[in-house]
Amino acid sequence: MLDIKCLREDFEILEDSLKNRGAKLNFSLQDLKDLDQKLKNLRTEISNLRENQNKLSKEISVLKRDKKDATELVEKSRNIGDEISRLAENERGLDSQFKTLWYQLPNILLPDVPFGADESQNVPVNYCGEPKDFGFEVMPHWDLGKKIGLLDIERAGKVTGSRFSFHIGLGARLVRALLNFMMDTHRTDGFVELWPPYLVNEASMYGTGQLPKFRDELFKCADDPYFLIPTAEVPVTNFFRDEVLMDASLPVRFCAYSACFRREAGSYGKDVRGIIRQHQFDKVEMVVFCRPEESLNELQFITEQAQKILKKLKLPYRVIELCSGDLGFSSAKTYDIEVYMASSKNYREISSCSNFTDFQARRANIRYKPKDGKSRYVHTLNGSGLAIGRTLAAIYEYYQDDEGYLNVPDVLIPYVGTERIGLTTCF
RNA sequence: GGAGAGAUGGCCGAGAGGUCGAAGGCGCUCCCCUGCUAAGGGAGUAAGCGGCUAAAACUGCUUCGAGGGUUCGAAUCCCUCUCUCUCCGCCA
Repeated sequence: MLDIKCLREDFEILEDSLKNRGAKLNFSLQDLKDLDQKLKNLRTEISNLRENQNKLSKEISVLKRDKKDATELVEKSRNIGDEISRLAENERGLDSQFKTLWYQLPNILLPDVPFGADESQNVPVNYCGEPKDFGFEVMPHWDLGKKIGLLDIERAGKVTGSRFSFHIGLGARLVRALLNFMMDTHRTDGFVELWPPYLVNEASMYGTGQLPKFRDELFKCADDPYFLIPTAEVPVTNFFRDEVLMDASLPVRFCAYSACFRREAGSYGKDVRGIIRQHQFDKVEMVVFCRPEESLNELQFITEQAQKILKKLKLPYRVIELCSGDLGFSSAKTYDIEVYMASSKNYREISSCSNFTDFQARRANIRYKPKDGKSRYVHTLNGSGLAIGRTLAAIYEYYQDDEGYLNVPDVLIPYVGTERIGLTTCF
């Protein structure tokens, strides 16, 4: 949610930001501004009437106490009450109208976000690691995984449905290794570990902006008012919902592993093979709460932190800055990190690090109290650190050798307990 | 799932239709007193939105878990919901 001041005082900035995003609205900003003014006038009117009524009430109470007749004043107050009810009903209608529109506005872009229409105009800002030359045909991860018995997508299809998977034996061990390796890395660098609930209520989904816009993407419980989380961002950001944080505690940096659940509605043709796009996947997420003046640096920090994982795993990757037209709804600025996939020789998103400025904080009502002065909204940021399934897929492809074995990245060997994986289980 | 209790300011806790935004305490801030030990005295201390200001001061409205209702008037009465706690049952 945006600051209402954007509409009242920084109208041009808001207009520009929407234009650069290529946001298509089914209403005009000017109408929204007029609506706001109308509401404001109405509220002033109501507040004046209430003032009169409150005064009358006091007079009535004095009269009653003195055992004097108050019927005339009571009658007057009743009339004002009726008038207020009428106006208040009107106000409720306009207010819900306004809110419906207001919640549809995406966050204001930070000024340095590159202009562009869509993802084709995203800007690569950093390439790291030269993809090696294999000298043989690299197997896609799903082929290798199946061949050496680490991955079973068919049976997951039987047990659940499409876009699910089993990891078996050392495959399962690798998942656990990645999870622990990532969490250990972040913890060592000062992030506080959080182990969150995977089901959250509707208020939390509104708090981080999944609702109302992305309802189609969420799994909902049939008999309980809960949703499966699409990312740990939701429970972790909502950890501080409706709270005022102490200045001294900022910045707060959390890391959390969670399973993530997404319906992936409308992506039927995409990534049907392998484990790149699943309804359930594992992810380690970083979430930061900071003072407004810190958020630019924090975005750099978590982007570096995510890259650190890939560097340690010695996987080639690139960092791209999302252009104005490709930026997510709540984000003011986003870096995506894309890992090199050796079989298809392209880069796939493995992390997305965003600065939400005060957009989520306003929605989720998360504030802090500066040393002196009134409480303000914090800035929130988050970034994957990293998507475990996609990291695993990248490893399957980048670490296979010409004998069809999978080599374990050095940093994972202590976690996996072996250096090289061939066919070890067979069901 | 069954039975009961509760939800009030940063925290504890009174309040039971009318000068209640809310006693008292703790905590915190400022001031005073005293050199002798974690003391004493005084003052202040919620948030949101609006008006007026250069900015304050000032001022209006709203807020006592959420929503609705009764009433001239609701923290107080009624209804619905949510959450918390205790006991029983079930259970990883």
